[in-house]
Amino acid sequence: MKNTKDNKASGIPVPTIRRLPLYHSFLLTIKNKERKYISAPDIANELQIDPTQIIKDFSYLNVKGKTKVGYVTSVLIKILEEFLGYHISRKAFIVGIGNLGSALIKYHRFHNEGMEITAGFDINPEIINTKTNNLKLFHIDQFQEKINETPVDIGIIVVPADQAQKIADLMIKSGVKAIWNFSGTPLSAPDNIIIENTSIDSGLAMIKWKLHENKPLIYKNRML
Amino acid sequence: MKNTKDNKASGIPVPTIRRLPLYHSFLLTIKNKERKYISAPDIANELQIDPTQIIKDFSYLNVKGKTKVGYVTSVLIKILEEFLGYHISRKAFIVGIGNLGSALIKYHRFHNEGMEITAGFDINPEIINTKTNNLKLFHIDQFQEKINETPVDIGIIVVPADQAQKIADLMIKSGVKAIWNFSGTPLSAPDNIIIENTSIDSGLAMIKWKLHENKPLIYKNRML
DNA sequence: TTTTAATAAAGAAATATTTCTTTATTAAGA
DNA sequence: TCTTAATAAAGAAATATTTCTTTATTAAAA
Repeated sequence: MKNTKDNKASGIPVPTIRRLPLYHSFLLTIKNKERKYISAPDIANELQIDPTQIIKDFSYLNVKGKTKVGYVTSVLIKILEEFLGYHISRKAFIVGIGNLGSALIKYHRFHNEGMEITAGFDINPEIINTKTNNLKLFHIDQFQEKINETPVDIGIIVVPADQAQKIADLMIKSGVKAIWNFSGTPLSAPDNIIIENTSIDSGLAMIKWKLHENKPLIYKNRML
Repeated sequence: MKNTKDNKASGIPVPTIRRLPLYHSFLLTIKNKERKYISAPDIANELQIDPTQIIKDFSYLNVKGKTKVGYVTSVLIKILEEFLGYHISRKAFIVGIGNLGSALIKYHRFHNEGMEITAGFDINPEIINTKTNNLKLFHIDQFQEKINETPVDIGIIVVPADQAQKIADLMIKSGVKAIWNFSGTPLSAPDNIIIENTSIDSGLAMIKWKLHENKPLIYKNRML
C-alpha cells in the first residue's frame, strides 16, 4: 500500500526551476499572438531545448497537455506564475547604487515577477536622499532603521567584492531571509539564510571556453 | 592496450567551468594575504562547496596538490587563468547602452578576464558619438562598418526583449562567433554560433522558490 | 467511420555530476 | 626515527538530470 512516489528523492530539479522563467517569458509572446494552444515541439524549436525535456519540466508542475494539440497557453502561464510565486509580492532592499544597482532598480520585470524593491542604500553622499526611478535612497547606516519600519525578505547586494561580506552581515543581523549577491565574491552566512549568487564572470568563462575549445558541450541544450 | 580514459565521454563538466571564476576570484584574495598554500578544505569552508568537489574540479585541470599542505596558490591561479583564457584577449561589441549596458561597459573585471569591449551601439541619438567610460558609442546602423574595421568575436546584447533577435541576426551576419544575450528572451541562431544566455529572472525564480518552499534543495552546495 | 500522423505521458535508459570511501602521501610532533 | 593527523588522489557509489523508447490519445484527413 506504500506510495512509491513518496519514497523518491522527490523534488523538482534546480535546472528545471531555472528554465521556468524562460518558458514564462516565451509563453507571453505566444499569448500576445492569441495562440490558444502551444505544443512542446513548438516551444522546443524556439528555445532550442529538447521537447521531451519541456514535457518533463511541465509534468513536474502537474500540467497536462492534450495529445496532438499541446498545452493551453493561458493555463500554462497561470500555473508557471503560481509556481514561481509571481502573485506573491516580496519586498527587497538594494545596497549599492552604481550602474548595475541602478539597472536592477529599473528592471521592470521584477514587479511582474513578485519582487518590489522598496529602498536603496549607498554611501555616496551625492545620491543619498535623492531618488532613482522613484526609489528613495538612504545611507547604509539607516538600513536597520528602515527595515524596522518596513520589513523585507530579500537583500540585494551590488557593492564591490571587498565590501560584500560586511553588507551581508548587516542584512543577516537585520533579519532578511534571502540575499541576492551580485558582488562576484562568495558570502558566508548561516544555513537558514538563502543565498543566490548571480555572477557575470561564469557567463564569460563559458563563452571563452567555448570559443577556445571547438568541441561540443556535454549537454546539448543552449539555455542554462 | 586500449586507453580507457579515451573511451570516456571525456569533457570537463559545465558546472565545473562555471565554478572556476569563483575559485579564481577567491584565490586572488588568498594571494593578497601572501598565503603560499591553500588547501581544499580551506577553500571549501569559505565557498561552501564540498571539499572533494573542489579537488575534483582542480583535477580536471590536472593541478596536483601536496598532501597535508594543499595547492600552491600562485600555481593554481596561473592554471585557472590559462584554462579560462584570461591571457587571450577577445574583442567584443556591445549593443544597448542602457543602465545594464553601461554597467557592463564599466565592469572592470572583463579586462583581466580577457575580454575587451571595443565599441558600443544604440539608437538613442543623445548618446551616439559620445563616450561612456572612454568607449565610443555609435548608431546601430554602423555596426557592420565598424566590425569590418576591427573584427570582434563576441557580441553582447543588452537591448529589450522584442529587439534582441533582430540584433542577433545582425551580429551573425556580421561574423561574430559568440553572442552574450542579456535580453532575457531566447535567440535563434545557427549551430556554429555560440550563445550564452545570462538572465536575471532565473536567479529571482530560485530565491522566490526557496523562500516559498522551506525544503532543502537537491544539491547541497550554495554556488550555482 | 477508419486511418494516419502528431503529440503527450510514463517510465526506462543513458549520461552527467556529486558525494563517499579507500588509499597513499607527507608535514609536524612525539 | 616513528607516529599521528591532515590532506590529496583515485575510483566507486549514489544521485540528479537528460534523453530515449514505448504506449496511449486524439485531431484531422481519407
